[in-house]
Amino acid sequence: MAVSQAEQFCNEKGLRYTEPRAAVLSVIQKSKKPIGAYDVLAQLGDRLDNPKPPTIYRAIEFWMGHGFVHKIESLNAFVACEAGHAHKGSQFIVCDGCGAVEEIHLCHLPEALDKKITESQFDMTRWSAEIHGLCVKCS
Amino acid sequence: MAVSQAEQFCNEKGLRYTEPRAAVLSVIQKSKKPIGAYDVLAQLGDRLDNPKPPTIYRAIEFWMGHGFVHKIESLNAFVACEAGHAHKGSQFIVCDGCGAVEEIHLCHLPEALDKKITESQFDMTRWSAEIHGLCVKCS
DNA sequence: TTTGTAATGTTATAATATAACAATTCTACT
DNA sequence: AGTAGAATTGTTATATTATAACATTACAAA
Ligand SMILES: [Zn+2]
Ligand SMILES: [Zn+2]
Ligand SMILES: [Zn+2]
Ligand SMILES: [Zn+2]
Repeated sequence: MAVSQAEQFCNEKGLRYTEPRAAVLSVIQKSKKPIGAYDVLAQLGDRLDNPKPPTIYRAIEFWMGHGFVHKIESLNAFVACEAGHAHKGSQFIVCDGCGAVEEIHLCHLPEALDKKITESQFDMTRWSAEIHGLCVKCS
Repeated sequence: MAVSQAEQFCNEKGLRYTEPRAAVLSVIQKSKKPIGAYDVLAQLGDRLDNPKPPTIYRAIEFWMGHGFVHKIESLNAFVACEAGHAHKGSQFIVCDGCGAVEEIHLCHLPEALDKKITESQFDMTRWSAEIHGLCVKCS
């Protein structure tokens, strides 16, 4: 198997692509839906030897910091980024019927929000939007 | 003391403005910052007799359902709505320095997001945006 | 090698949230 | 008033999510 985009990223940045990190990212990437930390843990049984929560949370934090994983706060669950580039924050459409999520990954804050930020002289580091409802299949 | 807006709302809608609900809302409204459920619990000691988590969570759910309280998902904390009317979802600017939050309560989804929703034929029920960074005082 | 740093392992516990069922309170109707 | 039904609350227990603290190991640079 070829070197993954994430592994290449680590090589280029001088970051360590370790087994726990690789395994955790792999599980999240393979999940078709947002996956909770403890479900990641459960699916790592084969690949790591009796992993514990801190192992998972550390790896998730690492990948989130580098834009490969996002947290969907309203679900306490994680997804692999679908965009090909790092971006500030995350935006998702979440179906409350089937659990499917679609990443929107807007590169810019919408004008209505940007206006408020500017008015407040707020120094934004990240932003997230989570849109809930029913997808076309579920409604 | 006059009848609060929330109490009046309940009277008009035929909903029960009970002591646990009143007390929980009061604590959240008085908090200057987002407050966690267990902090609400701690501050209820005087007014209710040895309240337990379900009491708090039920009251919070009630008020969230009627638009008087919002949850800030990225903080696992709750705030009283600052808008004078019910609205779909919530939007906040959150300072990671001092913890201050400002409610934006846009009535309409920004165009960039609305476009995606329409394209996906998604039936939206609510949306939230949480913008993190440093406020003008903290930066 | 040694030496410092980053990463991981391990144990324990903190923090957040809900399930399940019993008891109570309220409302509407006789 | 009495009573049935529904809503709300009380209570116990437990589920779920996340982190603190410290020991150990792996790595990279000198
Ligand atoms: Zn992304
Ligand atoms: Zn769906
Ligand atoms: Zn509001
Ligand atoms: Zn601030």
